[in-house]
Amino acid sequence: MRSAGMYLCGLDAAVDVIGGKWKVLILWALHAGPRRFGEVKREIEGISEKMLIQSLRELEADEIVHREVFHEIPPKVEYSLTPLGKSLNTALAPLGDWGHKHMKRIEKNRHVTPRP
Amino acid sequence: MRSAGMYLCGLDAAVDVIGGKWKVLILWALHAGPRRFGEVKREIEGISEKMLIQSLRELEADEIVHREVFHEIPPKVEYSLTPLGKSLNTALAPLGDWGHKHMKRIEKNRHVTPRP
DNA sequence: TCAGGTACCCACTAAAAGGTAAGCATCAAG
DNA sequence: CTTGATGCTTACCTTTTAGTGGGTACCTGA
Repeated sequence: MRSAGMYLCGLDAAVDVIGGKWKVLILWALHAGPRRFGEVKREIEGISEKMLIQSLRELEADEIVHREVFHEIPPKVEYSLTPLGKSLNTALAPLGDWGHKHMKRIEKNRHVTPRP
Repeated sequence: MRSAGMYLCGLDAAVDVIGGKWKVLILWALHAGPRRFGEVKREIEGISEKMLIQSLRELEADEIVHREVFHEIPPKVEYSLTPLGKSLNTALAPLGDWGHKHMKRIEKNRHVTPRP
């Protein structure tokens, strides 16, 4: 996050919202509809509970994600995209396509080794 | 950068390429055509030479930016977008628009104070 | 001779981001 | 009466990223 100072352009602001290791994956997971905390966790391989809750809270503060608590036992909390979140996902679609198309090349350039 | 492991989706890969504090600003600066090192530096308020060269090198490794050296005195080096870089910029356009449209809201939610 | 511009490189440090592992309150099932 | 599931929270530590301040080699103009 840019600590103090206005954004230099819209892209700058957008990357500040979706930046970090997990946020786009969370957006992707919520794309198809509301999900519970545990569901999102299981969908995103490798994320820790700490990072998940932290990212969700930041996205909530940015009005991208809506959090709804159901007072039940066992506890149930649902996360979903707000209208702003949906518009963000739409704006991200071309970037997702680009990444998908060039993923192999990116991985090669980074010498990324495949998962064991 | 994702250290070891395949990307989980295209967005993931794309954010890995444009992530960090400065890269989208550099892409933006190169949008209108080739720029010299010093020109880019002057266009991006607040960037240090270290971060600029580091980001440029990474973008070059990702085949987003092309680096051309002119053997002159004083030295001259031009940076420009490769075709891949241009396609990335195109894919980023909707995100830039989104950010531009919601910049005020994002800043407010972050309590970002204006530059002095 | 001396500052200024060019495009960097290097070492060190500070700050941010991320990972690990534990604990909590509640109830149900075994 | 222990285990598991739920959705967190907290403390601590490591890794990654970014910033600072110096140096280089070359030529130009004052």
